[in-house]
Amino acid sequence: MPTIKDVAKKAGVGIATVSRVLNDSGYVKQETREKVEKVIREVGYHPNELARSMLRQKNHIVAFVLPNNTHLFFSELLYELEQILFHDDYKVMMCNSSEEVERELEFIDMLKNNRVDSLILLTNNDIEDKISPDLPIVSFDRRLENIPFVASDNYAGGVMAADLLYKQGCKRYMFIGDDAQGPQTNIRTEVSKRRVGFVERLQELGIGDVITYEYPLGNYIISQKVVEEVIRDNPEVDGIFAISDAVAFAIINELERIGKKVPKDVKVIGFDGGRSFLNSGKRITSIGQSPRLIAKALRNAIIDIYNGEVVPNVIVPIYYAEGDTI
Amino acid sequence: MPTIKDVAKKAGVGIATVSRVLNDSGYVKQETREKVEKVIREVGYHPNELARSMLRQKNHIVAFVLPNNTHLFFSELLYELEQILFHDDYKVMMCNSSEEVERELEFIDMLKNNRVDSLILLTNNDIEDKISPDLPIVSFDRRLENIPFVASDNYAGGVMAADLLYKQGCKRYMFIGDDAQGPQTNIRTEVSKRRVGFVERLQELGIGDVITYEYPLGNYIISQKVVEEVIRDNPEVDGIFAISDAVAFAIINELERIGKKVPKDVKVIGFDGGRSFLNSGKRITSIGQSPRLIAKALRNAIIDIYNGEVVPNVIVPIYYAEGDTI
DNA sequence: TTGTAGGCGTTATCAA
DNA sequence: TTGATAACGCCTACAA
Repeated sequence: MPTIKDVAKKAGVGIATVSRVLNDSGYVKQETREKVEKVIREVGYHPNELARSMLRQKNHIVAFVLPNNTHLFFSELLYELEQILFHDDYKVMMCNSSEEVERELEFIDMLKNNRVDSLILLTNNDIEDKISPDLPIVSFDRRLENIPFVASDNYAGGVMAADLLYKQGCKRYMFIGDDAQGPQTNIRTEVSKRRVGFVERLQELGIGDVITYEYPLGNYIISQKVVEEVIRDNPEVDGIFAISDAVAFAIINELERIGKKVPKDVKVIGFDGGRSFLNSGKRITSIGQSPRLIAKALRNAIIDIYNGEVVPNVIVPIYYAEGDTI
Repeated sequence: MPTIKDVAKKAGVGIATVSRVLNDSGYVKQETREKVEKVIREVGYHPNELARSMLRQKNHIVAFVLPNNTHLFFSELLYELEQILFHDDYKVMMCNSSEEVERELEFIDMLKNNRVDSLILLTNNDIEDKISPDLPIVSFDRRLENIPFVASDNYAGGVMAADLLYKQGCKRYMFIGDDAQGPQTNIRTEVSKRRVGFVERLQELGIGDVITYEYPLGNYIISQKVVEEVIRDNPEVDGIFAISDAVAFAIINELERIGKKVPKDVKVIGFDGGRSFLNSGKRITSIGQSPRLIAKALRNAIIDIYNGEVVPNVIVPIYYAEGDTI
């Protein structure tokens, strides 16, 4: 690989001149510039970003630490994040933690040893005391002491779900979701506010006995067995709010398998926005959260951190995603 | 951030000694070692990987260029790849090309300017002349001149699908899939061998008139409209091989919507392995390809390239994924 | 308008 | 067993 020195020598100029041409900085005589550019093309020179990173002590890489990129919504968020950061010349390093604390800490170490410039953290573990506020970290869907964070308005989502089902005249309500708690913690996550908003709103509406079914977190997939059980054990329920579209999808399938009609007999609302091929059959009525808006907010936080500015927390609005299941 | 110099000064030794402690290289007196380690802990020193990368001219990052990480199978492959490369201390940089040549070329440039060590390329575009064989690239699902590649045994998959449907006594066969061609090319991809294997095997079995329906590639999602059309226009078909589980899923939904029973009236086979929540209802019978085995093969290729060894092409076996749709 | 030299934080070589 | 010192490739004063 040719270096800037090779180019300088071959063009008969100093390396500073080549550098100036490369970066369009300082004065360079037009004639000199052309000569240098010609040599650059001839020898196939590419500036070595490793050296540049060394000098700047930045490599323009953002690590995105998440439990599992195959989860439908995370997958979309990852996509949007990569697209948006691309325009800022940031690259995304994907880091699956599998919800393990040790993995998360390993990735946080990458900050300390400069393997990445900053980090977007999506965790349900109790690692608050492992991260200091001076680290360039943005948290998604989780409040961490002194760390800026971005989240959807999960509480409002729960409220909206309650209102929608109530308006349809449901009598018996149920919430189904994982408890969104990592294995090593009992902290309250932002996501749990979906349930809280749902329950509190129904309470306001005079409905106090909402069934909440919370199964343990694990890869964000609900097992068929759990679904069958919860549906069987609660035959009187006619209004269900599921923590994600994937769960809603499983619920709807099970309901129809045992002969209940959706939405006639039971109405179901999911969460995430009812996108994707899940909807090639019946479209799931859903509380939508926008991966693009969230990605934008995260991107802004990253840029703010980079520029040493104060980074505000952001709550991203949710929206009503129309479907066929209420 | 403290540097190796700070540690050396504070410990009253030379930087070379600190380096030796850090890397466990050369002789260091036990006493000295402990002194240095103590200082390292005290000042919270972390070796700067930017400097190390600069020196080694390697950063242990692999770029994975793919059309869209939200595609179900790609998503799984990405996951496995990241997990497996983690153990080799490689990090994965995710790069969505959206099937655009310019994007792909930008990512290839990252190799040339040392932003990444090597690249896993998943493309359907005609970029053969843009990449030279000396670049550390591995291709997935696509043969490129002089570039090592990994792919599932798509042809065998097509054959297996044909055999399975034939054994079930189907009379009228159809293949449905995108044509797996990028917008800017008319090359034959590996994926298209699914169709070829299917058709050729049926021919061997004496069935010459297989209907093949190929819709244009685009985000790997088949539109509801296309599904309705193709099902409506081919009412006599009773054996369908779909290019992916997602497509099979859409097909099955549509069939049942118009009152046809699967598998009684029509038998459907998908491709990818019938994993994921797609199967929370009826499990799709499918030709499976293993993201883990593929990830392993890609990983081996990356390591071989790194060590300057000859990198063999690898065809990964497919398998029969039992389900309820044939 | 241009070139020389110093430094970014490591590791490796070589002498002590 | 240890410590100076020279790379790695680039950018940026500073001097010319």
